[in-house]
This record gives sequence, structure tokens and C-alpha cells, in this order.
Amino acid sequence: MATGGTSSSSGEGFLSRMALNDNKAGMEGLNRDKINKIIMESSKGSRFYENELKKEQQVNQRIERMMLQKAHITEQQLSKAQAQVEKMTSDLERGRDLSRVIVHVDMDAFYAAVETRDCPDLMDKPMAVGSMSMLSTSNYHARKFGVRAAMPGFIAKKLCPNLVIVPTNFDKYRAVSAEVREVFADYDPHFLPMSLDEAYLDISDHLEQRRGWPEALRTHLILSMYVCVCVGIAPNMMLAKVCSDKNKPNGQYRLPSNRQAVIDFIQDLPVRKISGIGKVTEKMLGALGITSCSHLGQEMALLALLFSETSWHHFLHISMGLGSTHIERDGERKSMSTERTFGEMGALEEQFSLCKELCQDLAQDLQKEALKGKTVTLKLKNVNFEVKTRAWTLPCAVATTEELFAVAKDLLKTEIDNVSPQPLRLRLMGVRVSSFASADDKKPLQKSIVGFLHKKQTDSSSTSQISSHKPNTNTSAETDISMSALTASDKMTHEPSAHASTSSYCSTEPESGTDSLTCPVCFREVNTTELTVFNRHIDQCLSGVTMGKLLSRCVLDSVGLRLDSSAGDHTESTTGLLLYETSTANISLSTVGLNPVCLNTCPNGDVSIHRANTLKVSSQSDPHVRVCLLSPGGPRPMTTPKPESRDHRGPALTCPVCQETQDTNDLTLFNRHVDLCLNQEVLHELGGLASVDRTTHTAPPAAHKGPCFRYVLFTE
DNA sequence: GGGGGAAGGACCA
DNA sequence: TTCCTGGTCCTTCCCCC
Repeated sequence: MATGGTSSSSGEGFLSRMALNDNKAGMEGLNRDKINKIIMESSKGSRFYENELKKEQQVNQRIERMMLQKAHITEQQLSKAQAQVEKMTSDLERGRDLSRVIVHVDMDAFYAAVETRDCPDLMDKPMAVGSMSMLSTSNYHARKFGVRAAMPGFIAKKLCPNLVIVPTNFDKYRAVSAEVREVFADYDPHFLPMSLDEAYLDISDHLEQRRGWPEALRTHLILSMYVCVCVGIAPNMMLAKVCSDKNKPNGQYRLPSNRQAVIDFIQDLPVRKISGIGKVTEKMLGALGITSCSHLGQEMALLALLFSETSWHHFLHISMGLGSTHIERDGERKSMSTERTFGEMGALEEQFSLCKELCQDLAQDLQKEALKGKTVTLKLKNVNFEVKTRAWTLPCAVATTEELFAVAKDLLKTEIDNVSPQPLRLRLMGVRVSSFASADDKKPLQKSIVGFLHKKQTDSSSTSQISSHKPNTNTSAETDISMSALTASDKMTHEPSAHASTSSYCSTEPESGTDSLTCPVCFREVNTTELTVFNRHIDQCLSGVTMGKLLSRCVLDSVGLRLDSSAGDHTESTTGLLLYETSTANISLSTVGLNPVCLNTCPNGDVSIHRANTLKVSSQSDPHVRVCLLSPGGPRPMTTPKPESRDHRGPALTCPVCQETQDTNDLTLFNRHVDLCLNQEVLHELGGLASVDRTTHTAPPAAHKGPCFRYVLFTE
């Protein structure tokens, strides 16, 4: 079999995917065997190595399946595919565009070059930028030892004991990159930056314009001495990228814009040199005897039968030396994420706390680009390097910390429950948002909140009345901060380092002359004009945990909560905050499926079941009841619930959470009950409202299909 | 069978 | 002792219409 050096399950032998990748400038002619031996000795037995072994075996299995498939291909199938390939080849040939001059610029060992600028002593030493865990780049002295980017520092140190490892400093690299980009813009104002050290330019127009320029204008002397720039010039992006790697370091290569030159250039080019062909694809093609682009062309009919349409079309383009001829900038962003790697983490409190931090960071990033997305994905990597992603798609787009955390937390909880009673031993956690809303929905978020805020500030009669009646109502609640998993992260909002996350709630300066601000969540006056302090207060209110008065979203959502027409005015903000002001509210529970037991467990003494389908919010002590519904992502749709996929049959259904037999065989109702129970459990655990004996819960946590959101109800 | 969501993976800098 | 981060795209599977 041509699957390369397959290792045995015992870990003996040669693991090819961990071997040195010397497909990088400055690494030609190295003693690969010696370097690989050191890499293997440093890695063998580690969890990382074992996981790589597993992945290698998966790739080998893929190759075996492919070879089996190949063995069954008939001559007839092959000739049919050949005809298809020929037809497409001639179509593509007709459309070949050699009119553009595309430049790919790659700043060589960029981070290392910047560090050397600041510390010239490093000039003659083997050095790398990064940490003992991971290197971002290395200089040419280090590459001679096999030290390269994407290699852990501790292995690099074994390859080259004198290696100097400099920590990364992205602010510095960004500054230099900005300097260089100014030059790019002179040549092509629409240039496409790929990273801090790489960009594509279309200089066709520039070349046309400069024909008549005097010599003095034709030379740029701005580039700093310490940055070496490799340039590839070709008729398309794919070829330009390959060309920039041709004369490293600090050289350029131009591929003439004629068909024969392109064909000659591509002939003996190893497939691995093409951007987009990585170690797995290289290995799969290698198993078919394909190592160069000319092989690729020769075996195209076979590839058309063995690979997907997208893949073989891509291969065909490569074999013909075709690539994109126009540089597209400002393409729509598809997702945004943040993730963090850390030492082993098994404690629930830490995990939920980190989850919230990630949501805060991501919310800030989303805010900067005014983005909101419907799909929230939680990414987890356990200590064995196994990666899992769990996603949930909402009916409407979300962006705030609370909205993201509401989903991410539930996804996390499900995963924790899945391995329970064992702890979930993590080494990485990430949160991603995708399925972005249309441009119309990407407007800044806070206006209506701030509007509400200002409205309350001017409404002095209302606010003074509240504060005069019960000035200290929240004292006990605020001091009663639970130490449970969720609140561990909430506590962090008291720390100065966490303040930035709150900026999403209020970003405008308070009006002059006022010495307090009214919280749009709890309606209390906060004696401060400092936005950081005020935002922290709002954070706490929104988290709902400090209030200790939570109702799960499922309770309200599943019953299609509405306010009676007598309930008073309400404000619907674009962020999804529904703010009701009313003296007493009879909230119609208009749809079926309410389980009164669940509502009764709401720890708010002022919320009670009034009639069969009415939730009454009232207070003995205060005629002014205020209700705030936090609706992540906008007003809740009053639609029928999504059909559930649980496959229960039969008349008697026992809830896997509360263990009680339910008097229904309606799956929708039963599922809703299970959701409610699960949410109650989450509430209790996270809110520290009551202890839950987990041992009585034999429920498979996977039964919890979706995340629950928090709504906050409280009274003054 | 097509569309779309979920999950996982390849690949890139 | 120690193997990143943030992004895009593709494939496969599954469910629903």
C-alpha cells in the first residue's frame, strides 16, 4: 500500500503526520531523519501524540476506502469521466484570463524580523517568536535546525538548545504591518491583506498608469530595512502565491503572462506547494501516485470518480494553472469566535466562569462590528485533544454577553452531564457565532436602551416614588451572591479587569447635571455618573442571578406569555429587552402546556398562579409592580414550538428528570415538561436557589435538546 | 431529492 | 512539563418538506 509509513497502534514506528514539514524556505537539505527522530522522541507517549496517531489511522482508513473504490472502477466509467474532464478542460481553457498582473507579497519571517529590529543581537542567533508551547515563526538560523512555525517551543529547544524564544508582541507587528500596507495601497488601493505579513495586489491598473511617469516616481524607498519581502508576480492569485515562495528570502519571481509559461511552470510543481493542499490531501493523492501538478492533470478522470465535484474541479484548475484573477476584498464575514487554551480544567465553577468570559469577549467583538448571529457554537477540546463542537440555532440573532452565555452555558452543561459523574476535563474552550443577520439587522444595539434610560431619567415622579417607597429592597438580594458555578463568573464583574465587557449596555456619557442614573433593568437609581460603575450594576441586574429571582425561558416561552391589555405601557427595545411598567399585571398564559408546579417553584413570592391560565404579578407591600422580561434577540415569537424529535411512544411517560409519571401521551406536552424540569435543575444549580440532589437524576442529559434562556421577573 | 442544520475535519496564516 | 488561534470551506449525516 502506498499510504506511507503507517505506524502501529502501539505507537512504535513512524508517525508521518508529525514529521518535519520542510515545505518552507530555508529548510532545504536538512537531515530529516535526525530531526524526525528528535521530534518523535519528544512527543511519543504524550496525549497529543496518541491523538495524532488516531487521526493518522483515520486518514489511512480513508485512503483504504478510496483504494477499494478505485479497484471497482470500470473502463466504461473511466472513459465517461474522461469525456467530462475534457469538456470541462476546453471550457476552462476558453475562459483563461492572462490579462491581469497579480502580486502576492509575503514578509519573510515577519515577527522574527521585527524582533530583530528591536534587538539586533538576535541577528546572528537562532531565534523564534512564541512560547515553549507554540512558536509563531523562526528565523533562518533556527530553520537550519528544523525549527519552524507551528512547532512547540520545547521540541524546538531539543532540536536547537541555543534557540532564543522571544514572546509575541502583536502591537508591534501590527504597527509595522500598517506601515507596509500604506505602500501596498499606493500600488493597489483595493489590495487584499491575508494576515499581518501577507497580501495580494492587482497591479494591472497601476502598471497602465505609470507608463508615463518619470523615473523618480517609479521607486519606493519606504520599506524598512529589517523587513524582507518576497514577491510573486503572476497572472492569477494561485500562481502568484506559489511564485512568492520561489526566491526566498527577500527575492521576487515573475511568471510571464503567457499560456506556455504557465503550463511549463506548473508541470513539475509538487502538489503540496499549492495553497489549499495540506498534509492529508497530499497523502491521499500520494496514494494514487500523484505528487506533481502534471500527475494531477494526467489522472483527472480518476480523480473525478474518487473525489467530490468541488474537489476535482479544484484539482483541475490547479493542473491547468488557473486561479482567481480578481481580488475580492470586504467579503462578508461568516462567523466570529474566540477560544482559549489552558491547563487542565475540570471544576464546574471554573468552566462556567470561563464560558462567560469568552461570551463577554465575543460580545465585545461582535459589538465592534455591529454583528448579530443566530447560531452559537461551543467548542471544547478535552485533555486528550479530542475536539467537539456543539451548536444551537436561535430563531433570532443575538449578540450580547447574556444572550450568548444563555446558549453556551446550556450547551456546556449538556456536555458536562454527558460525561457525568466523571468531570469534563478540558484544555480548550471556544465560543463562535455564525449565521449573521442581514445588513439591516446589524445596526448598533444600544440606542433604544439608552433611550429608555433617558426617558427614565426625566421621569422624576416615577423614579422618586419608587425610591421613596422602598429604598433598600435590593440590599439583601445584592449581598446574597451565590457561590455556585454561574455566579463565580458574575463575581468577576466586580473585578476591574472585567469592566470592559459591560460597555455594551451604555456607551454614551450621562447628561451633565445629573448625579445618578436609573437602571433600565431594576428601575433603581444608581448613585453614580460613572459609566463603568453603572454598567457593572446593569451587568449584575441582567445576569439575574444576584436577584435570585429567575424564571426559565422555557416556562414563559412555552406558555406564550402575554400581558393583558390592562397591563400598561411597555417598551420593546431592539436588543430584545421588553420593559413593562404596570401597577399589577395579569399575565396571560395563553397556550397549553403550563405545568403549575414549575411556576410555583419560582422563588418570587409575588408571582402566583391567579387563574388557570393567568400569571398574577402583584405585591402586598407595594402597589407598583415592575416586570422586566429579558428576551434574548428581540421580542419572543409567539409561535408554536418547534416539533421535537424525541421518540417516545405509549400512553405512560415518565419524566427522566423528576422521575414522575406524566398524565399525558402528547409528546409536545411531555417534552415541554422535561425541558421545564431540566431548566429548573439548571436554575437551582446555577442560581444557588436550592440544592439539587443530582444522584436522583438518572436522566440522560442529551434529552435536553436546547438551551434555556433567562427571563427575570421581580417586583418593587 | 433538495435544502438546511449539526458536527467534524482540512487547511491557512 | 509543555503542541495556538481565528477564520473559511468542505463533507457527511440526518431530518424535514
